[in-house]
Amino acid sequence: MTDSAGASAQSATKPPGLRERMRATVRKEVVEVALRLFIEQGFDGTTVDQIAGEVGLSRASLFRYFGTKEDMVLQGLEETGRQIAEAFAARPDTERPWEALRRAFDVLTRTNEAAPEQALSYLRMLQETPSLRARHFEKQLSWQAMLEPEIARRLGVSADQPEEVGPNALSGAALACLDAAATGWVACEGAVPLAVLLDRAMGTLTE
Amino acid sequence: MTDSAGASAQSATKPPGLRERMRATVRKEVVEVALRLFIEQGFDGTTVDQIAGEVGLSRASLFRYFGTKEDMVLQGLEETGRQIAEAFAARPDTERPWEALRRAFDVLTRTNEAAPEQALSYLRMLQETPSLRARHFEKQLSWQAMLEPEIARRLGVSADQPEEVGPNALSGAALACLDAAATGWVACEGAVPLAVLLDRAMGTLTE
DNA sequence: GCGTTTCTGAGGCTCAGTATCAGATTGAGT
DNA sequence: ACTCAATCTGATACTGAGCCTCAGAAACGC
Repeated sequence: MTDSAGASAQSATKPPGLRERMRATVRKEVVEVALRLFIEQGFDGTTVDQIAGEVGLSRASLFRYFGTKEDMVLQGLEETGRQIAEAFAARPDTERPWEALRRAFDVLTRTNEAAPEQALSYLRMLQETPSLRARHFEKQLSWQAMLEPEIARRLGVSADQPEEVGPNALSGAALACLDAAATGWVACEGAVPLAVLLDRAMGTLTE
Repeated sequence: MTDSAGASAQSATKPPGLRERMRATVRKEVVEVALRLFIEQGFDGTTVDQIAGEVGLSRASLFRYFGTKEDMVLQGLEETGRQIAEAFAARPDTERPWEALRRAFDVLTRTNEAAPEQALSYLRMLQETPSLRARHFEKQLSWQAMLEPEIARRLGVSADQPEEVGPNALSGAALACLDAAATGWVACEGAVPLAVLLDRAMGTLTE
């Protein structure tokens, strides 16, 4: 910290907060440790104290970073949701919403096919652990909320209108297809590419 | 069984067990009490001890009837799922799967429109309580499992085949539409009939 | 009736999650 | 450089859900 004067230029360009970086670093390490332990010993077989001890943090502080145990491996999904929503909004207006959604999901297929074995063990843990699966659906609900405004725009209906169920239905159905594809992908151990399964799943709805 | 000879008809029709009826009665009362307390004080504001005390049961015994606190108001959904699956299987083969699913859901629209205010407060509680909402999705997953065999049959594909994502996608999408309709129904306080919202939701997918 | 099985209540236990409090660290103002 | 306010941390204690064990009481089969 004594070199803060000499590196003021550096610290000014990058870090709006010096403290913030420490937080980000800790967060990242917690996710790493938690992910490893969960896969090794199972989610329920791992206690929060164990994670805290391994990271070198008190349990109380750990809960200041992550509100729940599940969030330690699920919070990253919110960023993923944002990416999907962004990719969706970037699709041309000439595409039908369903097609645009399919293309937006390529954000996921690319990521998962990039590191298949890692993605498979992660998804397997998600599907095999009831509490994680439940929270996972919660996250997908937030994905729906992120997608709906753009869907409503493309459908030409106003959002925030209770009886306009179209955007909600469309986003929910698309995510259901995504889940179906992910389930199939895990079930066949990644033998069939995720993108193909997603094509089949979403294709079933349009026939 | 000693009277099986004389009253075999009676014992076979009504009481397979005398003890069983007590269990069913207790279960029913627990559901009643839990539902009332949850709506009055909120789900998180009600403790299991409180329910146990009001029913006149120990906490341990209560957990022998219901595995979790959520199950006390969610277990009934499994029976509902069976009814939907049954109604779905009863639809003529001439109907497309999507249409047949829509008709099967009328089991729900009828039930909910029969006692709207009760259904509304129940659904509102379900949507406003994170832990209940999460478990609710779990139940819907079991609905999917119940629907998939018949969907697979109608689609002419074999179930239990990992890469056959069609049935899973179709059932998931349909249930997503059901959720969208239910959400909208609660949001507009039941102003628009549930069946209408469901028509709109599922119609969005077929265009 | 009598043995067997099942159910019950009581008590203790683990673990997730929350609240409080005192001490340490950082960042801003001067 | 010094100080003050805000934030972060660890320690501790607490609530509540869920699990397990054990001894007694009920119901079932004979």
